[in-house]
Amino acid sequence: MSSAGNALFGLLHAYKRVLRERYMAAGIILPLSHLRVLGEIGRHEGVMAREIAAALLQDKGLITRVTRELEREGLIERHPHPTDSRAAHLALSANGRALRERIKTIEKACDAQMVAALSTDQADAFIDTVNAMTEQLDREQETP
Amino acid sequence: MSSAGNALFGLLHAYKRVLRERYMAAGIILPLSHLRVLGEIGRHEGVMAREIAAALLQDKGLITRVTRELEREGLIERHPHPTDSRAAHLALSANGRALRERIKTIEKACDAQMVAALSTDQADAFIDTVNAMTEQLDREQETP
DNA sequence: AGCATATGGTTGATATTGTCAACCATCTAG
DNA sequence: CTAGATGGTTGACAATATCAACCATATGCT
Repeated sequence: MSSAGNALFGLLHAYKRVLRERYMAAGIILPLSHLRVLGEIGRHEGVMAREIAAALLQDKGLITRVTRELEREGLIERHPHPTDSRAAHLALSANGRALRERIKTIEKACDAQMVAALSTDQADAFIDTVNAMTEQLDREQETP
Repeated sequence: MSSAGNALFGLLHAYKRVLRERYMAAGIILPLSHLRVLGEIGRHEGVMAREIAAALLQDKGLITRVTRELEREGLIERHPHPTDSRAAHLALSANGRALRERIKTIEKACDAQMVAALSTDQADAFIDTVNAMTEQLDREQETP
Protein backbone atom coordinates (compact mmCIF):
# COMPACT_ATOMS: atom_id res chain seq x y z
CA MET A 1 0.00 0.00 0.00
CA SER A 2 1.03 3.61 -0.30
CA SER A 3 1.90 6.34 2.17
CA ALA A 4 0.45 7.22 5.53
CA GLY A 5 -1.15 10.27 3.98
CA ASN A 6 -2.96 8.32 1.32
CA ALA A 7 -4.14 5.78 3.82
CA LEU A 8 -5.59 8.61 5.86
CA PHE A 9 -7.44 10.08 2.93
CA GLY A 10 -9.00 6.73 2.34
CA LEU A 11 -9.97 6.17 5.93
CA LEU A 12 -11.64 9.51 6.44
CA HIS A 13 -13.43 9.17 3.16
CA ALA A 14 -14.84 5.82 4.17
CA TYR A 15 -15.70 7.10 7.60
CA LYS A 16 -17.60 10.07 6.26
CA ARG A 17 -19.50 7.90 3.85
CA VAL A 18 -20.60 5.52 6.57
CA LEU A 19 -21.57 8.41 8.82
CA ARG A 20 -23.64 10.02 6.11
CA GLU A 21 -25.34 6.76 5.28
CA ARG A 22 -26.31 6.17 8.86
CA TYR A 23 -27.55 9.69 9.36
CA MET A 24 -29.61 9.43 6.25
CA ALA A 25 -31.04 6.12 7.37
CA ALA A 26 -32.05 7.83 10.62
CA GLY A 27 -33.70 10.67 8.72
CA ILE A 28 -31.13 13.24 9.77
CA ILE A 29 -30.47 15.48 6.82
CA LEU A 30 -28.08 18.11 8.13
CA PRO A 31 -24.60 18.15 6.57
CA LEU A 32 -21.74 16.72 8.59
CA SER A 33 -20.23 20.11 9.31
CA HIS A 34 -23.43 21.17 11.04
CA LEU A 35 -23.58 18.00 13.05
CA ARG A 36 -19.99 18.43 14.09
CA VAL A 37 -20.69 21.93 15.32
CA LEU A 38 -23.78 20.73 17.09
CA GLY A 39 -21.69 18.06 18.77
CA GLU A 40 -19.12 20.56 19.85
CA ILE A 41 -21.78 22.76 21.40
CA GLY A 42 -23.22 19.74 23.14
CA ARG A 43 -19.86 18.76 24.56
CA HIS A 44 -19.22 22.25 25.86
CA GLU A 45 -22.48 24.04 26.44
CA GLY A 46 -21.92 27.76 26.45
CA VAL A 47 -18.96 27.77 24.09
CA MET A 48 -18.23 30.77 21.99
CA ALA A 49 -18.04 30.57 18.20
CA ARG A 50 -14.35 31.30 18.34
CA GLU A 51 -13.76 28.22 20.49
CA ILE A 52 -15.69 26.00 18.13
CA ALA A 53 -13.60 27.23 15.24
CA ALA A 54 -10.45 26.43 17.18
CA ALA A 55 -11.63 23.00 18.29
CA LEU A 56 -12.76 21.91 14.84
CA LEU A 57 -9.90 23.67 13.05
CA GLN A 58 -12.36 25.52 10.92
CA ASP A 59 -12.73 29.03 9.62
CA LYS A 60 -14.68 31.33 11.88
CA GLY A 61 -16.74 32.50 8.93
CA LEU A 62 -17.89 28.94 8.43
CA ILE A 63 -18.93 28.74 12.07
CA THR A 64 -20.96 31.90 11.76
CA ARG A 65 -22.94 30.47 8.88
CA VAL A 66 -23.39 27.04 10.39
CA THR A 67 -24.53 28.37 13.75
CA ARG A 68 -26.93 30.71 12.03
CA GLU A 69 -28.56 27.80 10.28
CA LEU A 70 -28.62 25.69 13.40
CA GLU A 71 -30.31 28.55 15.19
CA ARG A 72 -32.80 28.97 12.37
CA GLU A 73 -33.55 25.25 12.69
CA GLY A 74 -34.25 25.81 16.35
CA LEU A 75 -31.46 23.47 17.42
CA ILE A 76 -29.29 25.92 19.32
CA GLU A 77 -29.72 29.11 21.30
CA ARG A 78 -27.56 32.18 21.52
CA HIS A 79 -27.08 33.75 24.96
CA PRO A 80 -25.39 37.10 25.43
CA HIS A 81 -21.98 37.04 27.03
CA PRO A 82 -22.13 38.70 30.46
CA THR A 83 -19.12 40.96 30.09
CA ASP A 84 -18.32 41.00 26.38
CA SER A 85 -21.15 42.27 24.25
CA ARG A 86 -19.46 41.14 21.04
CA ALA A 87 -19.49 37.51 21.99
CA ALA A 88 -22.26 35.02 22.62
CA HIS A 89 -22.55 31.72 24.41
CA LEU A 90 -24.03 28.93 22.37
CA ALA A 91 -26.14 26.19 23.86
CA LEU A 92 -28.42 23.43 22.68
CA SER A 93 -32.17 23.93 22.65
CA ALA A 94 -34.44 21.10 23.74
CA ASN A 95 -34.72 19.95 20.15
CA GLY A 96 -31.00 20.28 19.72
CA ARG A 97 -30.36 18.18 22.78
CA ALA A 98 -32.68 15.47 21.50
CA LEU A 99 -31.01 15.45 18.11
CA ARG A 100 -27.61 15.41 19.72
CA GLU A 101 -28.48 12.24 21.58
CA ARG A 102 -29.42 10.50 18.37
CA ILE A 103 -26.26 11.73 16.73
CA LYS A 104 -24.15 10.49 19.59
CA THR A 105 -25.60 7.04 19.22
CA ILE A 106 -24.92 6.94 15.51
CA GLU A 107 -21.43 8.32 15.90
CA LYS A 108 -20.67 5.74 18.52
CA ALA A 109 -21.87 2.99 16.22
CA CYS A 110 -19.65 4.25 13.42
CA ASP A 111 -16.65 4.44 15.66
CA ALA A 112 -17.41 0.95 16.87
CA GLN A 113 -17.59 -0.35 13.34
CA MET A 114 -14.36 1.37 12.46
CA VAL A 115 -12.42 -0.20 15.30
CA ALA A 116 -14.23 -3.51 15.09
CA ALA A 117 -11.22 -5.24 13.60
CA LEU A 118 -8.93 -3.92 16.33
CA SER A 119 -8.22 -5.07 19.84
CA THR A 120 -9.20 -2.71 22.64
CA ASP A 121 -5.56 -1.88 23.21
CA GLN A 122 -5.05 -1.12 19.55
CA ALA A 123 -8.12 1.08 19.48
CA ASP A 124 -7.02 3.10 22.48
CA ALA A 125 -3.52 3.42 21.12
CA PHE A 126 -4.90 4.57 17.84
CA ILE A 127 -6.61 7.65 19.20
CA ASP A 128 -3.51 8.61 21.15
CA THR A 129 -1.41 8.16 18.05
CA VAL A 130 -3.75 10.25 15.95
CA ASN A 131 -3.70 13.05 18.47
CA ALA A 132 0.06 12.93 18.75
CA MET A 133 0.38 13.18 15.00
CA THR A 134 -2.02 16.09 14.79
CA GLU A 135 -0.04 17.95 17.40
CA GLN A 136 3.16 17.23 15.56
CA LEU A 137 1.75 18.65 12.35
CA ASP A 138 0.41 21.73 14.06
CA ARG A 139 3.74 22.32 15.71
CA GLU A 140 5.48 23.24 12.47
CA GLN A 141 3.14 26.23 12.25
CA GLU A 142 4.88 28.10 14.99
CA THR A 143 8.31 27.98 13.37
CA PRO A 144 7.99 29.61 9.98
CA MET B 1 -10.60 14.08 24.25
CA SER B 2 -13.39 13.18 21.92
CA SER B 3 -14.09 10.28 19.60
CA ALA B 4 -11.95 8.47 17.10
CA GLY B 5 -13.88 10.12 14.32
CA ASN B 6 -13.26 13.62 15.55
CA ALA B 7 -9.61 12.89 16.05
CA LEU B 8 -9.43 11.74 12.45
CA PHE B 9 -11.07 14.87 11.13
CA GLY B 10 -8.49 16.90 12.96
CA LEU B 11 -5.58 14.85 11.74
CA LEU B 12 -6.49 14.93 8.09
CA HIS B 13 -7.24 18.61 8.30
CA ALA B 14 -3.82 19.30 9.74
CA TYR B 15 -2.17 17.02 7.23
CA LYS B 16 -3.83 18.70 4.29
CA ARG B 17 -2.85 22.10 5.56
CA VAL B 18 0.79 21.12 5.92
CA LEU B 19 0.77 19.53 2.49
CA ARG B 20 -0.71 22.61 0.89
CA GLU B 21 1.75 24.88 2.64
CA ARG B 22 4.70 22.87 1.43
CA TYR B 23 3.41 22.63 -2.10
CA MET B 24 2.86 26.34 -2.14
CA ALA B 25 6.34 26.96 -0.81
CA ALA B 26 7.65 24.83 -3.67
CA GLY B 27 5.66 26.82 -6.19
CA ILE B 28 3.29 23.95 -6.99
CA ILE B 29 -0.17 25.39 -7.41
CA LEU B 30 -2.31 22.42 -8.41
CA PRO B 31 -5.06 21.41 -5.96
CA LEU B 32 -4.49 18.36 -3.83
CA SER B 33 -6.97 16.25 -5.76
CA HIS B 34 -4.96 16.73 -8.92
CA LEU B 35 -1.74 15.87 -7.21
CA ARG B 36 -3.29 12.76 -5.76
CA VAL B 37 -4.40 11.64 -9.18
CA LEU B 38 -1.00 12.43 -10.59
CA GLY B 39 0.54 10.33 -7.87
CA GLU B 40 -1.76 7.45 -8.60
CA ILE B 41 -0.85 7.55 -12.28
CA GLY B 42 2.81 7.66 -11.34
CA ARG B 43 2.46 4.64 -9.08
CA HIS B 44 0.70 2.65 -11.76
CA GLU B 45 1.62 3.94 -15.18
CA GLY B 46 -0.99 2.93 -17.68
CA VAL B 47 -3.93 2.85 -15.28
CA MET B 48 -7.40 3.47 -16.50
CA ALA B 49 -9.55 6.27 -15.09
CA ARG B 50 -11.86 3.73 -13.54
CA GLU B 51 -9.00 2.26 -11.52
CA ILE B 52 -7.95 5.65 -10.24
CA ALA B 53 -11.47 6.32 -9.10
CA ALA B 54 -11.50 3.02 -7.25
CA ALA B 55 -8.09 3.51 -5.67
CA LEU B 56 -8.80 7.02 -4.46
CA LEU B 57 -12.43 6.28 -3.61
CA GLN B 58 -13.55 9.10 -5.80
CA ASP B 59 -16.31 9.71 -8.26
CA LYS B 60 -15.43 8.83 -11.83
CA GLY B 61 -16.78 12.16 -13.00
CA LEU B 62 -14.24 13.88 -10.82
CA ILE B 63 -11.48 11.80 -12.37
CA THR B 64 -12.59 12.76 -15.84
CA ARG B 65 -12.30 16.44 -15.02
CA VAL B 66 -9.04 16.16 -13.15
CA THR B 67 -7.34 14.10 -15.83
CA ARG B 68 -8.55 16.50 -18.48
CA GLU B 69 -6.87 19.37 -16.68
CA LEU B 70 -3.72 17.39 -16.06
CA GLU B 71 -3.60 16.60 -19.73
CA ARG B 72 -4.16 20.23 -20.63
CA GLU B 73 -1.26 21.12 -18.35
CA GLY B 74 0.87 18.67 -20.26
CA LEU B 75 1.47 16.51 -17.21
CA ILE B 76 -0.09 13.28 -18.40
CA GLU B 77 -0.74 11.49 -21.65
CA ARG B 78 -3.66 9.42 -22.80
CA HIS B 79 -2.91 6.26 -24.75
CA PRO B 80 -5.63 4.25 -26.45
CA HIS B 81 -6.49 0.91 -24.93
CA PRO B 82 -5.46 -1.88 -27.31
CA THR B 83 -8.67 -3.87 -27.19
CA ASP B 84 -11.28 -1.58 -25.64
CA SER B 85 -11.81 1.61 -27.57
CA ARG B 86 -13.84 3.17 -24.78
CA ALA B 87 -10.99 3.09 -22.31
CA ALA B 88 -7.61 4.77 -22.23
CA HIS B 89 -4.36 4.17 -20.43
CA LEU B 90 -3.00 7.15 -18.55
CA ALA B 91 0.71 7.81 -18.13
CA LEU B 92 2.94 10.62 -17.02
CA SER B 93 4.57 12.90 -19.54
CA ALA B 94 8.18 13.98 -19.04
CA ASN B 95 6.97 17.09 -17.25
CA GLY B 96 4.56 15.05 -15.21
CA ARG B 97 7.30 12.69 -14.17
CA ALA B 98 9.48 15.59 -13.06
CA LEU B 99 6.66 17.13 -11.07
CA ARG B 100 5.82 13.79 -9.57
CA GLU B 101 9.35 13.47 -8.21
CA ARG B 102 9.10 16.81 -6.50
CA ILE B 103 5.71 15.86 -5.10
CA LYS B 104 7.02 12.59 -3.80
CA THR B 105 9.75 14.39 -1.91
CA ILE B 106 7.30 16.81 -0.35
CA GLU B 107 4.85 14.08 0.52
CA LYS B 108 7.57 12.07 2.13
CA ALA B 109 8.60 15.05 4.21
CA CYS B 110 5.02 15.58 5.37
CA ASP B 111 4.62 11.95 6.28
CA ALA B 112 7.91 12.10 8.14
CA GLN B 113 6.78 15.13 10.07
CA MET B 114 3.50 13.47 10.90
CA VAL B 115 5.09 10.38 12.35
CA ALA B 116 8.01 12.23 13.90
CA ALA B 117 6.65 11.76 17.40
CA LEU B 118 6.20 8.02 16.88
CA SER B 119 8.54 5.10 17.06
CA THR B 120 9.18 3.18 13.86
CA ASP B 121 7.06 0.33 15.15
CA GLN B 122 4.24 2.66 15.99
CA ALA B 123 4.41 4.27 12.58
CA ASP B 124 4.25 0.95 10.77
CA ALA B 125 1.46 -0.26 12.98
CA PHE B 126 -0.41 2.93 12.31
CA ILE B 127 -0.64 2.42 8.57
CA ASP B 128 -1.75 -1.16 9.04
CA THR B 129 -4.36 -0.05 11.51
CA VAL B 130 -5.65 2.65 9.21
CA ASN B 131 -5.97 0.23 6.35
CA ALA B 132 -7.70 -2.34 8.52
CA MET B 133 -10.18 0.27 9.63
CA THR B 134 -10.87 1.43 6.13
CA GLU B 135 -11.57 -2.11 5.05
CA GLN B 136 -13.86 -2.62 7.99
CA LEU B 137 -15.85 0.48 7.07
CA ASP B 138 -16.10 -0.51 3.45
CA ARG B 139 -17.26 -3.96 4.41
CA GLU B 140 -20.59 -2.69 5.76
CA GLN B 141 -21.42 -1.56 2.23
CA GLU B 142 -22.02 -5.05 1.02
CA THR B 143 -24.53 -5.89 3.74
CA PRO B 144 -27.27 -3.31 3.60
C1' DA C 1 -9.75 60.41 29.10
C1' DG C 2 -8.07 59.30 24.45
C1' DC C 3 -5.73 56.54 21.41
C1' DA C 4 -3.97 52.34 19.03
C1' DT C 5 -4.44 47.77 18.71
C1' DA C 6 -6.44 43.27 19.33
C1' DT C 7 -10.47 40.41 19.26
C1' DG C 8 -15.30 38.17 18.38
C1' DG C 9 -18.05 37.95 14.91
C1' DT C 10 -20.13 38.85 10.26
C1' DT C 11 -20.12 39.03 5.39
C1' DG C 12 -18.80 38.40 0.47
C1' DA C 13 -16.24 36.20 -2.85
C1' DT C 14 -14.31 32.21 -4.47
C1' DA C 15 -11.88 27.67 -4.87
C1' DT C 16 -11.98 22.91 -3.90
C1' DT C 17 -14.11 18.60 -3.06
C1' DG C 18 -17.71 15.31 -3.30
C1' DT C 19 -22.23 13.41 -5.01
C1' DC C 20 -25.91 12.14 -8.12
C1' DA C 21 -28.03 11.14 -12.37
C1' DA C 22 -28.41 11.07 -17.23
C1' DC C 23 -26.15 9.86 -21.10
C1' DC C 24 -23.06 7.93 -25.18
C1' DA C 25 -20.28 4.57 -27.17
C1' DT C 26 -18.58 0.34 -26.83
C1' DC C 27 -18.08 -4.22 -25.12
C1' DT C 28 -19.80 -8.88 -23.67
C1' DA C 29 -22.77 -12.68 -22.89
C1' DG C 30 -26.39 -15.35 -24.26
C1' DC D 1 -28.23 -9.80 -32.75
C1' DT D 2 -30.15 -8.07 -28.87
C1' DA D 3 -29.93 -6.96 -23.72
C1' DG D 4 -27.38 -5.58 -20.35
C1' DA D 5 -22.94 -4.26 -18.38
C1' DT D 6 -19.07 -1.08 -18.49
C1' DG D 7 -15.68 3.04 -19.36
C1' DG D 8 -16.12 7.45 -19.70
C1' DT D 9 -18.27 12.14 -20.18
C1' DT D 10 -21.19 15.78 -18.84
C1' DG D 11 -24.35 18.80 -16.10
C1' DA D 12 -26.06 20.25 -11.99
C1' DC D 13 -25.37 20.89 -7.52
C1' DA D 14 -24.24 20.34 -2.39
C1' DA D 15 -20.71 20.56 0.88
C1' DT D 16 -16.40 22.10 2.55
C1' DA D 17 -12.64 25.28 2.87
C1' DT D 18 -10.10 29.66 2.40
C1' DC D 19 -9.20 34.59 2.26
C1' DA D 20 -9.90 39.28 3.02
C1' DA D 21 -12.47 43.19 4.33
C1' DC D 22 -15.19 44.91 7.73
C1' DC D 23 -18.01 46.36 12.23
C1' DA D 24 -18.45 46.83 16.96
C1' DT D 25 -16.54 46.25 21.13
C1' DA D 26 -12.84 45.43 24.35
C1' DT D 27 -8.25 46.16 26.23
C1' DG D 28 -3.88 48.14 27.14
C1' DC D 29 -1.19 52.16 27.15
C1' DT D 30 -0.05 56.81 28.08
